[in-house]
Amino acid sequence: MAERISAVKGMNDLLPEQMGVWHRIEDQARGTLERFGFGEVRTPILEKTALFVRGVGEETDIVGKEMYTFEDRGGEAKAGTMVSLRPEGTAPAVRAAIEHNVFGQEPLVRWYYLGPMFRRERQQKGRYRQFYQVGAEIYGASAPHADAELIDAGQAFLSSLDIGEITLEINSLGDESCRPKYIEALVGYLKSRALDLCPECQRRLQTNTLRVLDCKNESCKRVTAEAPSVDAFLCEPCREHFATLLGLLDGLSIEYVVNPRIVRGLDYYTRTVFEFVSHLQGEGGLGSQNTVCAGGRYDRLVKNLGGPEVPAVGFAAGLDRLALLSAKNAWGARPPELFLVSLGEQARQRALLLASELRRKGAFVDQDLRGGGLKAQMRRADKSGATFTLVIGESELASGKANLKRMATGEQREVVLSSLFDELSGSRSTR
RNA sequence: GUGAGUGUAGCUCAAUCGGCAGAGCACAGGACUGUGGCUCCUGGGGUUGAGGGUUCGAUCCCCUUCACUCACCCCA
Repeated sequence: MAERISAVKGMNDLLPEQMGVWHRIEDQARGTLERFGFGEVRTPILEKTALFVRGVGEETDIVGKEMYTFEDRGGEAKAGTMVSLRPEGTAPAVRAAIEHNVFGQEPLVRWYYLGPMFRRERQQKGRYRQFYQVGAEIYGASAPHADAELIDAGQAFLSSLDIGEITLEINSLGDESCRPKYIEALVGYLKSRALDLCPECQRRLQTNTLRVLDCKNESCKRVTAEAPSVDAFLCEPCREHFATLLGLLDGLSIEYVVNPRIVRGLDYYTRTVFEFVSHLQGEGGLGSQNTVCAGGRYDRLVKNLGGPEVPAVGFAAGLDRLALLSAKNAWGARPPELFLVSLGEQARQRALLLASELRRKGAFVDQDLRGGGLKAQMRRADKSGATFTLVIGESELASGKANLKRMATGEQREVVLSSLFDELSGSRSTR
């Protein structure tokens, strides 16, 4: 046997028996988002690296060390451009909107995307190098009503999935006028307690101060528990935006927990940030990668990427994690209506023809293409979950009639082969 | 990138102190001439992840390596 070639590390195959769950999730995502007025955008999986460096932030882990980046082939002597497999969907969507001058034509735009993303991290439960996200974004509305509607859409999508309890945590990071002051105060405080911080956080103190708030180290948690909180530093417009948003969520009966420790990994967030988290553990749960959907407001991103000044809010949901939570739901493939069993070469050809005709009319028909004995084919029919089975042999070929057997009860009834489709649809409607 | 755990049949797992590699499920066939499920019988299936070492002898002990899983980290 030739040497086997395995899949690339961290990249998983999704086999047909899992797709029932995936299709269900994708259908719910599309259905929910389209009811909320979002239209789908599909962008390339490959983008110029510069898009993510500028859009997501050069200092972020995602861009700094997790992208699949390589040089596209240039011409003979010319060097190619650096390109990357997309690690997230927002920057490409914004790029596309700018490129097609969407903001020039529509003051308010609602887009969603769904597809694979790539990050070269060490894999773990719910974290893979190729993973799938569905994201929704509202461009053009700075009012907290946009944040509220977006969160409502996310909540509606998640609650359509039967994945156990999901809690919404929310926070405001402020904007360019107040966040710097907060960070300054935070750095000041953390420096005074630096000795109690883990080595990792002592380093973060300089590079990415907000992340210290996110640390799970017990000692760090004690320190940050008494740290100055963002809400004390929010400027008046930011404070009002946040307060109004919380009020709107109350009005929508969406439960939330204000969590001042929420920090997002992408640089572009301003004001609102939120996470939907699952606390299911163990079998059927998520382990430590338990954020199932997260997002926030990014009012400067469009401008940073060369577009007009357009405010935006968005979220992204991790489909792999939702699939993990849904795995217990047996959303299997649909069984066939009819399974054809044939005996002998003549009958086999007739069955092939019959199956083709019925399928073209819209029936779901299966058969055992390997042929074989009656018993084997019947077993196959049983296993397929088919509602009916029909055996075609010499006598049926001669008479043009056959017994249609209902598998659940074992009862049989003689039908004329030429009217088989009507027989099937008749019993379909009376079912 | 760091750490820990696990690798035995398609799947889930056994194998005593280092002593002939097994079971259940699944698959195939039969008991039952052209009617599935239940029961019983039979059968095919293995480089014990790979490579090396210790030993008369290694699934078992040691080293290396690879893969997977979980956690750190990071994030959806």
